[in-house]
Amino acid sequence: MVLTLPASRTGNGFLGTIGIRDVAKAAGVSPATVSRTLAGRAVDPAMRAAVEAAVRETGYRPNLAARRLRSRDTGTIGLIVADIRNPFFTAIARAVEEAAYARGLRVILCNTDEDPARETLYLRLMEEERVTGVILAPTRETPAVRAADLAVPVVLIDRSPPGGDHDAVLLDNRAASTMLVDHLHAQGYTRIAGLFGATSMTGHERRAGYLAATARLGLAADARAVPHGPGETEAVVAALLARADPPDALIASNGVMLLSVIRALNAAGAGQAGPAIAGFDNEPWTEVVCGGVTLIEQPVEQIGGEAMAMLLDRLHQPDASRRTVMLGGRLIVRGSTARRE
Amino acid sequence: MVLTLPASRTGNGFLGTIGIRDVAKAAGVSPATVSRTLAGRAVDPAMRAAVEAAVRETGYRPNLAARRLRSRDTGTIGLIVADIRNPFFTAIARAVEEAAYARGLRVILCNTDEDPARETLYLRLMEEERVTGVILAPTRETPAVRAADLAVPVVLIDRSPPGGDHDAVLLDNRAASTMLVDHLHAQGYTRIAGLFGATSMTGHERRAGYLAATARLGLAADARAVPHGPGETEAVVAALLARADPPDALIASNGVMLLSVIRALNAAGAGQAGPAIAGFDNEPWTEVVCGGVTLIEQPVEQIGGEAMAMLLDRLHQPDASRRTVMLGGRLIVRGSTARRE
DNA sequence: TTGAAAGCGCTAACAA
DNA sequence: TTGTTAGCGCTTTCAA
Repeated sequence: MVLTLPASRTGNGFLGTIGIRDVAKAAGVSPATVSRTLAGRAVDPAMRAAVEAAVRETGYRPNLAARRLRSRDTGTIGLIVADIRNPFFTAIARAVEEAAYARGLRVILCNTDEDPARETLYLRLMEEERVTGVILAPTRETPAVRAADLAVPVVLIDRSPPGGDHDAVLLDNRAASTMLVDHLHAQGYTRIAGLFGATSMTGHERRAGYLAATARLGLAADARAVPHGPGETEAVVAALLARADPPDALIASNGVMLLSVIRALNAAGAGQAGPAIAGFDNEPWTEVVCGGVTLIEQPVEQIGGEAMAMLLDRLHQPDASRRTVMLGGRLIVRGSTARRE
Repeated sequence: MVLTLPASRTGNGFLGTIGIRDVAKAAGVSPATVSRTLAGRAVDPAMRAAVEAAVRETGYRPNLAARRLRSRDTGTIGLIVADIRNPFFTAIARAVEEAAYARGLRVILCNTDEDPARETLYLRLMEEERVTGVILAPTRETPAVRAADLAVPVVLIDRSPPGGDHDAVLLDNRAASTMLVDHLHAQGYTRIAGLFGATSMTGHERRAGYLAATARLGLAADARAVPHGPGETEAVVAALLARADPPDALIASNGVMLLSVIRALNAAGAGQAGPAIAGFDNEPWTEVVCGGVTLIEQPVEQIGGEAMAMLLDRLHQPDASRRTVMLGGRLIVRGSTARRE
């Protein structure tokens, strides 16, 4: 096939951009047929072959903006996470992208860095992008925009404001805390203290599970609310160690806090004799410190997959009642909570 | 202002979508004036106020696809990383997004998971998105597409294929390795072994720096090429420890490998008496293991910022000769390489 | 099944 | 400065 590109063209952009009209001309068919071929719809085999050859020879790249504008379908979902440097959210991002990819959807990833203003900004942006739906891990603070007020369907993950009416996929935080307390108790620990995020719903629920479990077991509870910020966790740990009757076990309610707890214990010189440690989020490094840290692993793949499924359900049934899916965590027992003599 | 939305409209999408024409009508101006107002161009203050009020009352959201199609400017750059779960790339992503944000640009983040096929796919997608430019951390294997063949400007980061003609921002890998070897030698270590990625350019260069430094110091070199894959690093560490004259110091050539080395040493029961450890990438956990791991911190912010700046330079001067910027790493000394008695 | 024609929502060119 | 008009590149009618 001989390809002759016009030296100058009207009606299809400036020189150098190849459009669907050029492909059509090269293949000797109409633009509509090229479009149908690319969309995988029924086209005469001979024509299809000609179009495919022309696409190859021209190096044609469809303009997605034009396609989206006309077809009114972006084939894109938005994923807004609170902290991209937190490995939990990175893992979520990968899981969501995988699930989207399997359905032929693309993902726009946004990072709010726990800033409600950026959350509002990105939700707005998602509307302007006309995304099919949004999966949102809200910031710790109550978001400025109610998800239900948006023009696009939203599924919340990880955190869910109380009393809200939305689709959400959450860890069963109470049950997870309970597992940790029960495990520590079974290992012979009795003075179990807990550090929980002061501002997030997740922190509240993990704390509630801790309080319920310690009460049921007749243990003294010491639940500390830790504000977000550098050095806060370390200060709380120092205060706990300074107690007249210091704890023999510590629970940290997320991966970031867990690392801070360990840093604080190191700084305090608490070695083998220091308290047992348990936490959340199975990050790779947790295997190599303190003889391995006992923790709750979140089912990240499932959370991503389930959130995607819920989003698609919502698209098909906009008026179905909203629902919350709770997934269970997995207790991974390692050396940090070994029985002591 | 009284807002009357037409019960049905022609020429501006289906019922329920608010377009620029609706806003214009509500404000009593032309669509062009609305457009100019939103773009921040010169508009009569009274009209501007009317438009802003109309935007607020209608809940208008500009359609970005339409805007991009018409203006031929997506205001978007693509960032393609090799492994989103690697904290180095997460940090890069955040730095790039920050730099883009400061310039009013958006970022599309793509993750190839070290798969050259996905890299090709995403580069193609970036062309179809008509992004302004791409920042690419190539996969370990030689990529299927030469960056120079693409329709969009590309800046490489972290890794750069040999002999290629492209813009790139790289760590001075040879110098970084040299710093580690010199430091270990100064601390009294003499049998320094190194583990280097077998397939990436980065691994090769860090290895070259290691070999040059050990040769200069008159030390015996033992550089192992470690294939990518689970358990590979652990196997190499085991082999090193089984040497007749086992190394007294180990260098791991990236953050992921560093963690594997530590895991392997733990498994081998090498405690205080085990080899000194040094590595790359200042991840948060490195502070709390082995008394703190001595390592080279990469200037992540700078890499992101410099890559963005190069991209914009390239846009303004498409024909300027391509250049490579090398940034220096910072040696952070911690307990893992303390002098031993 | 194919082609001609219309138009997605917006901005840029032009004229006033 | 403002409004009118045209058209970005594509898909989707509609008629053949």
